[in-house]
Amino acid sequence: MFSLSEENYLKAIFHLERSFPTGVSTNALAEEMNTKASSVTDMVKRLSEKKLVNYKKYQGVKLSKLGRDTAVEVIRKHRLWEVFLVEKLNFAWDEVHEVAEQLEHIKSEKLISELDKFLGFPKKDPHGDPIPDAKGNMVIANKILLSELQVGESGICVGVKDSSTEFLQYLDKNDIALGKTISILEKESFDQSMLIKLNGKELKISSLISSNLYIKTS
Amino acid sequence: MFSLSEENYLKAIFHLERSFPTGVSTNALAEEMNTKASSVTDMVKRLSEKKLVNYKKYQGVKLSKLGRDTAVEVIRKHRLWEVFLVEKLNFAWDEVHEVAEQLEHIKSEKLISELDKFLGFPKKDPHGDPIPDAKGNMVIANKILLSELQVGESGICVGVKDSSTEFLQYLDKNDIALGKTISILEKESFDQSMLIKLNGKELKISSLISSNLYIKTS
DNA sequence: ATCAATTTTTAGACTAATCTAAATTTTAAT
DNA sequence: ATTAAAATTTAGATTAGTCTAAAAATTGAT
Ligand SMILES: [Mn+2]
Ligand SMILES: [Mn+2]
Ligand SMILES: [Mn+2]
Ligand SMILES: [Mn+2]
Repeated sequence: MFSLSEENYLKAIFHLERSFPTGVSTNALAEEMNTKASSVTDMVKRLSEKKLVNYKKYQGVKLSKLGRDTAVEVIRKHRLWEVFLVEKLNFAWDEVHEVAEQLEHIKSEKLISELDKFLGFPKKDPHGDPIPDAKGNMVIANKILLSELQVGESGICVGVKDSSTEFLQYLDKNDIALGKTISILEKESFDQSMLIKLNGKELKISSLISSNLYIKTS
Repeated sequence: MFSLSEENYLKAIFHLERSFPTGVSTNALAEEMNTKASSVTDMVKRLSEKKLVNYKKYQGVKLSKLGRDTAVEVIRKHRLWEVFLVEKLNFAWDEVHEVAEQLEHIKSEKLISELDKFLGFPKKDPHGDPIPDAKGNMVIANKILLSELQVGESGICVGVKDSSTEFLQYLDKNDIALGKTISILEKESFDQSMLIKLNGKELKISSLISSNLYIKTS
């Protein structure tokens, strides 16, 4: 159907549309794709020819219905494979992304529907991100960043915003994991660092940490 | 490491080397790869530059140690994925090849070693072909073609030479499966067709069938 | 040994995806 | 409203992998 490169661009545009609701800029897309603006312009033209995006010169790019559906399907595959790697093949949550980047491009309807069934139709990937179902619907969880909580409040850790190896390994090292309860004991107004309670212990975390952890408040 | 195309060429050369021990011809490779002889010449030059094959103009091509090791690794991945698809994802043995052609190119050592473990270190793929281990060693089974059996002899079906959907579905339709015992009741010398006993019933098969079924004699 | 058929290689062209450098358009500050 | 900076697009080149058509080498039949 579509090439690996095309699928990766669609995914990137999909993710950037949250921050660029009026149209994803060429530079933002170049940054996300680790490529040059001129390459983006070329590709965006091709995507436009294929009716995957709406594009007008100098005005940024938006996904069409077809483009969005395709992006969501790729994201579905990515996240299902991540679950498979963690649940069945003993991968840690910081090891799955690179492999899933490859597996997400395998073309086979039966493969993905059977994988979904095999995994028990999971709703979340190992990083807490929602997995679209076969129709492309996904649950948007009501989660907020830990950094938005006030002193005295608490909630359950349900996802990560940054899913880089470095961040995930930091969380592992400090026994922060999805499903755990975190309470805010103190908040330093100068640098937004926090003292939290976790696993019965107190832990000091910087704002870089608290602004990349999703919490569900009860 | 190597591109998808390069890996596919290496695999094709590996398989053709049985029939062309003195060097795989350009035309044979073109036929196997469904491409043109001129494209093969181009690619073979590139493979040669990368030390994957030994090539001299007009003299055919042979795998180097590196080329052979790479080919075997791709074959290992292909066959492990086929087992996964059949054993875990409810694929029929005639449905796996196309998907395995894609999956065999995923790059991740951990993925394949964990998959191997997850599947219980299988020795054979769903078509009876041997699966190389992590070091590239594979068991060469002592199997012969059904067509080589004489009247009165019998053996167990252990593999297929042709693993096309068409042939595999013919076998399914006639309840011929790996592990079953087949005895030769009659052999027609004119067209080499056979009357065999299978599942307690008699069945007439053409030489096209008997020359594509591997048998292990006891 | 010659020569025609077959096989293989070369030459030149094409596409997808990328790059650098230059040109153009937009933006936002004065 | 000008104009400098920033963003974007265009022009031209490159690489992998493919193709067609033509040239060259090999093979095999007489
Ligand atoms: Mn991921
Ligand atoms: Mn990808
Ligand atoms: Mn196969
Ligand atoms: Mn392949």
